Amino acid sequence: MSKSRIEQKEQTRRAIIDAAISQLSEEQSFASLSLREVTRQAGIAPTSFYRHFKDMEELGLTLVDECGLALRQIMRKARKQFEEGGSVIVTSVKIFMEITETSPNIFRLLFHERSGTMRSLRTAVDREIQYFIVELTDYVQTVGYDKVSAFAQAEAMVAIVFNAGAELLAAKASQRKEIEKRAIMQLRYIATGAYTLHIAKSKF
Amino acid sequence: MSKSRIEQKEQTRRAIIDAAISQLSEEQSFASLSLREVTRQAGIAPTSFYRHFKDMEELGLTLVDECGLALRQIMRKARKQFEEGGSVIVTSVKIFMEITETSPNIFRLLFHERSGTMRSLRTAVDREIQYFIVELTDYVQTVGYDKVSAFAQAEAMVAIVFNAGAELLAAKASQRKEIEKRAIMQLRYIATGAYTLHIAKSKF
DNA sequence: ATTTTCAGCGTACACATGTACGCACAAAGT
DNA sequence: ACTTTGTGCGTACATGTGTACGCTGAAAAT
Repeated sequence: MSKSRIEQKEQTRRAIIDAAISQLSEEQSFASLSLREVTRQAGIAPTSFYRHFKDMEELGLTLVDECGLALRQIMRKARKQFEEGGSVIVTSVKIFMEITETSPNIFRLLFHERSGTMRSLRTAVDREIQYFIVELTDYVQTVGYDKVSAFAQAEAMVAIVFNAGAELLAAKASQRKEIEKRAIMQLRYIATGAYTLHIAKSKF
Repeated sequence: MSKSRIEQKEQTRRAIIDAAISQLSEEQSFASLSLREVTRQAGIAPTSFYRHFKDMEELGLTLVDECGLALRQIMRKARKQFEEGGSVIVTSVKIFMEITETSPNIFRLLFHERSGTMRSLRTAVDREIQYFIVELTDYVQTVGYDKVSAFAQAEAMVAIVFNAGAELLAAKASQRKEIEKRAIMQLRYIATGAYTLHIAKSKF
């Protein structure tokens, strides 16, 4: 039952990653984590950190990747759900709510580092967000909108959802339902607004 | 031409504040500023800092207040402008663009610390943003919407505008016009969407 | 069986940070 | 003229940081 070397290495790598994620909180962004504290919690010596990552920045990128991956998997689930007849808006929002409740730190990382101090992290987070926007843009285009309009809608919707997510992180349980309803309302505004303007435009 | 004591004190207080603001940048949020660096740039000894602020947190709150004030003054200007017949949406967006170009650090502070690590700063920033939302909500209500709907519209619009502002901070000059146009488009979606749904609802 | 590889450790160093303490000295108050 | 007040300074310290360096011991390769 002994560990092979690569198994062992992967294990402490995970320990580092998990330690870092677990140290994220309302009052601690990734940028404010210290190598020493992370390794302390991971149960290794500070200098051992370098056996796995070049520096904290590389760890950060790994975390963003990981969170992005988790998020995308969840969105895939959402897509299945509304391909079976659910409302795009309602299911998307509900899924998002689920994340912020289940594993807030995944979302926190994205939200904090989007406006964080490390450029590489910002662009990495941005890439993850763009992924959603592009995907949503494609979907909207298939419904008959031109590219520019579709992108504007998609971007606006993602902004709304992220805004709601941020509110959720700070909100008490009693406010959750209200935030969710409002977000849905706001997305509907965008959808029907785009539709109305689209119709009006094609009259000429 | 000598300085009275209170004049002198106010002057170095300003030096501290200005130093802090000037040190904000893409890669330096307020939370990552150090007392020593601020005082260094302000031209005083580190320990003299305490003659003016209890700690960095108090400085931060002062900065947020100051930025909020500046922002509100600008918005007053915007209101005058559209009371004389301009479109609410277009003028608001244009004014906002103006800030992010003229003094990006004002906006940066709000944007960074909204998701920053110091609770007191977050709530202070939130209060400033709420100020806009409430004001916009009032306006929308006067046009005939109920409170809930008005608030949803206002919040969505502010989210859109802030999102655009954030994009602007990172964008090149060539992209500015495009971002501005898109933001206006998105706000129109919300406005006409809310209108359409409002009409539809009152048919019954 | 011998050698190579390499994750992890301990020590050590240079550096930056916040801040406690007491002094100086000019303005304000008496 | 004398005292009080308070801004600003210099020194000093404890603490936390990233990381360079060399060693150990076990797994992997030979």
